[in-house]
Amino acid sequence: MGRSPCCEETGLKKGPWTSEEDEILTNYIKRNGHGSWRALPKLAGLNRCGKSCRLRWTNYLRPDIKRGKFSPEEENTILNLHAVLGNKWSAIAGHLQGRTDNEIKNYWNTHLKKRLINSGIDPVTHRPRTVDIFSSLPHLLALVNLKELLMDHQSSIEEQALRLQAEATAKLHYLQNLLHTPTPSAATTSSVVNDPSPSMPSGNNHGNGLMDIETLKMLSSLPQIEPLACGSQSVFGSLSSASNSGQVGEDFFSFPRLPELRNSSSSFQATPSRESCMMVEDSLNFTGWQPTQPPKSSSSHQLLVDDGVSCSAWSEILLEDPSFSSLLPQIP
DNA sequence: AAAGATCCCAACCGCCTAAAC
DNA sequence: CGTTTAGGCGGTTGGGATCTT
Repeated sequence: MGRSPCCEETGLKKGPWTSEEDEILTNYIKRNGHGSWRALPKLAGLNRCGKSCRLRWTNYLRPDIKRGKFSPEEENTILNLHAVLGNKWSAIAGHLQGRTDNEIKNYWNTHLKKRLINSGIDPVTHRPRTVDIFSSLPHLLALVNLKELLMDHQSSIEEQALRLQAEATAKLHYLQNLLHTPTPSAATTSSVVNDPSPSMPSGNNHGNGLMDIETLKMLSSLPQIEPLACGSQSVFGSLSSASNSGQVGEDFFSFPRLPELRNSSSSFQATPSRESCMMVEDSLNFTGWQPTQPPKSSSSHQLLVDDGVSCSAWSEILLEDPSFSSLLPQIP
């Protein structure tokens, strides 16, 4: 079976259209309509295949085509529709008067897709790019390890152990409370797409069940953390600057569990950025992160995720921020 | 100013689907 | 009911335009 190619006839012209060909095609369609595209070239006197004529007409010559830059409203429409429809360019084009599917597809591939990627958003899922989130974890954790190392010089090991044990216990309570506190809108991190899952199951904070397996795979593939690996560069700074290069991301995220921390004053030198909040938010939602054992000492006051990756950084960062702590339920 | 790199978009290619035969 | 065909769609590409070094 199989169908013969549209342009099987040899000798038919390919490539860019000349203005003369455009004129012939336009005049013919204006007089007669396009009718059968296959028959059109011969009737109009063009040495092209019908498919080529159809594409030229629908993508370029049609009189109702809007030319020029996409407006912000059009961009938003494309982004919103793409989040719902995916690469259904013709369906998206149906909502944009005068724009062709080809034009929208091109604009997506050359502008919008890149912008989303630069903002840390997966252009396919329209969610924060989980791979990036977890690949930055080692740096994040190394930063906290550095902080702890510096702090450890200020008191004895025993005092540290006792202090950290108390802190860790409190943090575990906080985080367990957090993990088991139902939040009405926590199932989505995107304000654009309605999450297909209507609500988070009680006691299960996997915001997207489909992502769990993949997330755990990624977690288990993370390299072991090397102390002081991140050097002098602020992880938060680099994340923020990366995100700030795109404007779209700002409108895309909501943090149902987290406050806006960017402008808050914090005792922590590197104030958690919106991006780090995003990381924690997603991590809490997607990893099924649970403490594996009660803390015993300074070296074990870490929450563990299956392969032993430390998650203490998240609790450190969040709990040192007053505006975050104020959100948490008071422990007895 | 020139060469190389990157961007952009019109056009092509191949697959799918529904209608016609 | 199976086969063929036209139209439509999404992915990809070629080459001109623009930018960078």
